[in-house]
Amino acid sequence: MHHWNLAGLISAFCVYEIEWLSARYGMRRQELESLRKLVRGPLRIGRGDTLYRQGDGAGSIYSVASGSFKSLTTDADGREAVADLHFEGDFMGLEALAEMPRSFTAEALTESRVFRLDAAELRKELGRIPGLETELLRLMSQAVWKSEQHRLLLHRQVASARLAAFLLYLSECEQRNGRDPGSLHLPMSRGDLAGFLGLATETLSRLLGRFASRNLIRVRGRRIRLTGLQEISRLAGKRYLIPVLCIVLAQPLLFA
Amino acid sequence: MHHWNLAGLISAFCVYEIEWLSARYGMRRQELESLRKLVRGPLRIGRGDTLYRQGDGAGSIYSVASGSFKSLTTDADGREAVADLHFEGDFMGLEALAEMPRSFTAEALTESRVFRLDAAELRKELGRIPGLETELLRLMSQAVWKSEQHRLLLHRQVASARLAAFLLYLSECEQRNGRDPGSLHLPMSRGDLAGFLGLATETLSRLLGRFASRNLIRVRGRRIRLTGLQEISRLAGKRYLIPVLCIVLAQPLLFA
DNA sequence: CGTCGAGTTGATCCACCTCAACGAAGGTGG
DNA sequence: CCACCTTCGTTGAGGTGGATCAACTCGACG
Repeated sequence: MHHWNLAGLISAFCVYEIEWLSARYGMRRQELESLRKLVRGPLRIGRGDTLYRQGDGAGSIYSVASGSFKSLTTDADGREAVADLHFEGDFMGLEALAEMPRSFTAEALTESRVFRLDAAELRKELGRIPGLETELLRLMSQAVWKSEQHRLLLHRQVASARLAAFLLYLSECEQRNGRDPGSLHLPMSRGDLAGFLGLATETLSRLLGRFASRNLIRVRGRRIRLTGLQEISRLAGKRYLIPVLCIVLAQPLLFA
Repeated sequence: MHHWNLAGLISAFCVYEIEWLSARYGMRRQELESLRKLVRGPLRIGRGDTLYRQGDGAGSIYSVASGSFKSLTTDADGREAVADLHFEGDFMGLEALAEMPRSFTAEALTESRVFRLDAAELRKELGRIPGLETELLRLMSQAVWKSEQHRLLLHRQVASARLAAFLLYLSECEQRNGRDPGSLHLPMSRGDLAGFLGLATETLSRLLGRFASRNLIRVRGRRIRLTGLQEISRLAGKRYLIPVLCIVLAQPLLFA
């Protein structure tokens, strides 16, 4: 069948004509039209703004057009736990498809733009657009897998391996987008990153310092230059999890 | 809309007539018939047997009719990590719906029976049976949420809280099935349970001992009697995660 | 200038892992 | 029947990774 990816297709609507996409992906123009009609946005979301909150009734799913988000839960004592990070091309809030309330709060880490798709409308199109259903199920399967891998990373790997894996993950994302894979920009605070990696901020900070003193990285604020990729890979372990995840899951955007 | 649950319905086919189910749930007889035709089994699975293995091509999803399973991944050094446990009414292998290879290996912890549903056939029925699609999406959303909650439990809670939460979870399951909520039978070895709780077996063993010496539980092999439910709840924390999960997710089986 | 949040660094402590030995239960073959 | 093995579970001793508490720096911003 035609194998396309939804996030890429959505962004492509902003750039390409239906005509061109139709020819390129062998989809009917009408299918593309009705899909495009579902897409709202891109909407601008300010840094620190929440897209939705845990427990909200859910009506839409979102695709990150640019920027970055975290999804988090708040536990009994009010501390927040970062469940996931979302970058360009990632979907958020898929539980809306199942008419479930939001499981997490989604907050923008940086100035961002998102596409919004109304869940009810999307469900109506499921049967009409071939491959759409599979694509959505694929996205949800990935979410499960990603979550599991995240858990395994957090609890089988020591702190340095977690950081190394994360750096490699970011590096691969840069490479995928045609930028310098050795030059990273962390879109989030130390606190958020530590939360995602399941560490205390102090531990993360120390770790960055130790990496720097071993000449694996050079740190200036949120800008990180990778200078010991070889060694970082070794630290992350042969099967460093997040990068694998990145390779397997992240199909390049249509126009990347 | 008609709100039914797939696992319950599948088991109900063994017990009730289409006629009765149709009247009870307001579904068309034809829909029920075609749904029933999808169901293979129950198939007997022996203790220790694997239903499928990580990386396998996936063609079916499974629903646990009786018994219990674990899903696990094997990491580079060959150690296995228990990703999830599955009891009566749980689905396994949902990634098959997305035509993805198996993310995990599923192994029976006890003598079990499962229903098998062919993914391709099921997908064909998606558009025809109202609510089926939503139900499957719901199951996948739950899987994501469950996995996140599991991760949070493992990271933010100390060992005793994890064990307490798990005991309460089992207790609620017993209650839900109309049995004595104070009398539990662990279907898995200490090693498997420790893996699921993210602990070393020794730690789990010590913890059980400590619980017993504080008269919270009484242990005889895999049989556990809860004698300090109050205190166990306190240990698990106000928002003990897994039980919440149980309450929210587990709709009683149709004929329970 | 003072204030505030983000980030770093230092000192301390403990929950849990690891290694190791041992006991109990069940299966197998002589 | 006993001797042997394996698997499962318990218990002890010791080491450590990273959390926690606390102080301090730095830049941004009013």
